[in-house]
Amino acid sequence: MTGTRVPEKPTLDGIEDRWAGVWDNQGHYTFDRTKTRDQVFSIDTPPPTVSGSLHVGHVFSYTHTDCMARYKRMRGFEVFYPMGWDDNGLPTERRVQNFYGVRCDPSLPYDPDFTPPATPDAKQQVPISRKNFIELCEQLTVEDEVVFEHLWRRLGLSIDWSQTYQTIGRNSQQVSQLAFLRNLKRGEAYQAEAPTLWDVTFRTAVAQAELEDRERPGAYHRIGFPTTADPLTKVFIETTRPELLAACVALVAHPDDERYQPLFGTTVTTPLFEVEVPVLAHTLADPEKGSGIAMICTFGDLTDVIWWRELQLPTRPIIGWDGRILSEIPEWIATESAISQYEHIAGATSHTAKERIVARLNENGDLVGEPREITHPVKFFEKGDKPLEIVTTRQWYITNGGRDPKLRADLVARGSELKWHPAHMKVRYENWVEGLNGDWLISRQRFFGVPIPLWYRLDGEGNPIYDEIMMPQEADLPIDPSTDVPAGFTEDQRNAPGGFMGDPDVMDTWATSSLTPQIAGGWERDPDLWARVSPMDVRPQAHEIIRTWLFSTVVRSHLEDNRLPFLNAAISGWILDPDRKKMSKSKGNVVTPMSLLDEYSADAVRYWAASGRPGTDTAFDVGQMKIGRRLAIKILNASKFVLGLNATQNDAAITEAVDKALLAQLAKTVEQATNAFEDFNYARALEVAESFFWNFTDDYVELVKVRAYSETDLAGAASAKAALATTLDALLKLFAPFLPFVTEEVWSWWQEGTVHRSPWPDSSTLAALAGDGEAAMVADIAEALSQIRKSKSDAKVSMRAAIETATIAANDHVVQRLTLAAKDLQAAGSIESLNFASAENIEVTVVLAPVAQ
RNA sequence: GGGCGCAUAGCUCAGUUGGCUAGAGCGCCGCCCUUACAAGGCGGAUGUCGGGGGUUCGAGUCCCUCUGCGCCCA
Repeated sequence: MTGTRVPEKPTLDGIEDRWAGVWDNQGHYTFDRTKTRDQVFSIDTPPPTVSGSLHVGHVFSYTHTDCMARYKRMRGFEVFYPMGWDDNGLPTERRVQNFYGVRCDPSLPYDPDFTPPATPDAKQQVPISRKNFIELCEQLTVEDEVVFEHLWRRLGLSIDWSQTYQTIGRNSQQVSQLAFLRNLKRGEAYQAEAPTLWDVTFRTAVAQAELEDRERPGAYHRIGFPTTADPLTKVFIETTRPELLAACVALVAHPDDERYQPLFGTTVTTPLFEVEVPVLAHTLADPEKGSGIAMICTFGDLTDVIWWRELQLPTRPIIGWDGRILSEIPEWIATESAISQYEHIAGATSHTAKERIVARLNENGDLVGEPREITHPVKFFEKGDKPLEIVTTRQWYITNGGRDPKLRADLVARGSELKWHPAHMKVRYENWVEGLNGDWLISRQRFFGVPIPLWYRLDGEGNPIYDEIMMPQEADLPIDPSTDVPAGFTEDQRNAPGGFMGDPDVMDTWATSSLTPQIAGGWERDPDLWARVSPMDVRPQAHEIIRTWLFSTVVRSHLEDNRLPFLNAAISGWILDPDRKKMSKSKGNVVTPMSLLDEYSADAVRYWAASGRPGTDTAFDVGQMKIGRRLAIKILNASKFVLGLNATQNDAAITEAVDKALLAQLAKTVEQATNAFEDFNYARALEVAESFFWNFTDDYVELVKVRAYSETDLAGAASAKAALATTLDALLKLFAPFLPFVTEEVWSWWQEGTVHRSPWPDSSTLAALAGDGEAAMVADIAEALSQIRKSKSDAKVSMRAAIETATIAANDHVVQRLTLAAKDLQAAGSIESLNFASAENIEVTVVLAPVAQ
């Protein structure tokens, strides 16, 4: 009557596909939406970018979250564990262009019957509407997402696969646009003119992440600025961009620079353009660079933007979106001669303008000496071949406290409400919020993103009146203003005088990603679901995007619901190369996650991941995976042995002191693991479980083997079996969050249902079973056993070799405890006669039995 | 330049509110085919806890300082 189904030769092979299939069929991880908020543990899963491939870093951090999810499920929570795909953004845009041979032209109308070219030609890309383009993006990303899902299932993530979303999907667009409209209605979203990094070839704003520095030749031009007080005295600056002279708004030097201190607070006049500008002090001015005093233009580079902002300087742009000098005479160019100088460069490219300005400066004697050639880093769009300009454009912003001390203080307070794991990560959030000096720019001049859902009235000449915004009805979302028409207008009024135009921009990807709780949780779309899962219990994420993803999510939730979007932030570390450098994408892709799963098993890879403590960078280490694999195999074999002893019932009386001691130790282990998990420290929980497990197999199982087999000491055998069964049951549960496959495999040999919905072990129940058992006895026995083994090892004999007499010396208390285990010790060590003596520390002396020849 | 973190055995890392002789695994060395496991088991050796100073009866742990490394921000 074994009642068990233990295989002859347990193996890890094939268990992943088998159990992943069973879990899916039986819906173990499907969210039960009858559960109320207090019964739910909800996870704001990070949506991975699907345009690349998953690397070991993903496996690492997603495993951490899954361990927590599995733990919470066993604690009786209904876990809401969705999965999103981040397919919104430029990487996807590029893939679609190349894959289908198309390009997006937002001015085109939607063609519902469009089919991409059969033989895509990257050089002859077919222009299509934004809506068509987005449809193709969705088609292509769906294919990537299938591959990702397969990997996640193989890794054993206990995701509810009926809860998925795409950041470019209809639901995400709807949420993103709705949230934006709510921001707008409450006055939290606004448009303003502001400096933006701009690629003149692509005519798009460029994000900081897409910048790269390239070393380019340039030349310092030494130019004299007459002081206002005495026009015969000149201040000499050196600049690589003399063509921006007409955009000069100030000169700047370091506050400690004694050469220029007398000039601070005075004014100078720009050569050629005769504009009076102040001389100011700022620490970013480098006394070593050029003449130590620089001209600030709006805008030559990013430092100009900082100076402009921090010194509150006027905006005098002269470069247009096409990279040419603006044709219209700027209002600050006032004198007749200045106007004629400007007309000389109006409409020219910056290259031509530079030549002309230099020539004029030379003629006027404002240029000193020959330009001094240098090489310096210049910012480029990674895909562009012309240096970036900084142009002033109309953009949309959302308030984030950068310009509002009250909001800023409120957002800092939100950060303090949030429970951070590890706690020190909160400081990064605080530093970021306290250091903000501008609102959140959310508009982007791109195609593949969520459109800004607005139209503008056009005046009689066809120019947009940006103050006359037309919003869609919330019920009509999502909309695309490039193809949809505002209420009261018809399509033929698009871009016509007196008609309307759609906002051509899309939102920053963070403007959508900041709403993942709302997207996944059914905000406004499914209020019943939203009430059951929000605010989310945990946001797992990496530390480098605290300032972006985490912060922006807090902003949106604060503005919309006046609360946190999630209660805990679980911050994961990074995967480093074995040489401690951050693992690069190229290197990460050399070792694909799937090949690791094939080689070491999913449980083994998960073991490695779960060994990395929260927030700590961890080395990529196949050694840990080998250990994980060994642990999984050991669990199979140890379980087989325990079940082979017919130790499947745990209802017998546990009477032996050794057995009670084991359970006391187990109770302690469960308590520690539980506390660690409650603190989101899955790594600690794994460590204590593992440590107990090895002691269990190495010492306890060896110790009670003989007694458990005994057919004479029935009470002793029953006690051992009950302790073994109780311990195996608890161990499988302790390991289940980490090693879901092997624990489920073993569970299936002797239990019904799934281990992953079984209740987490309870330390007080185990402590009650342990009764007066002393946990410390386990260590005493381990020490005694170890010394007995050592004596055999030293004598180079088998562990089965008989010992004639053994004497264990120890202090009285330990001797008392070990006496209770004397019979088991004798059996385990093949000791004929066991004596005890008194000593400070445990010390075993043995006399080996003569070896029979 | 500002902030945060890290530094413990050859390697990867634990070490909770300060408290017994600082631990684990890998690797290394030795032993053992043992009726769960030889893709295994058992045992052994291995430390200036980055340097210096301080607080304390007592410091890997707390404070100061220096050095090196990483990340974020400017």
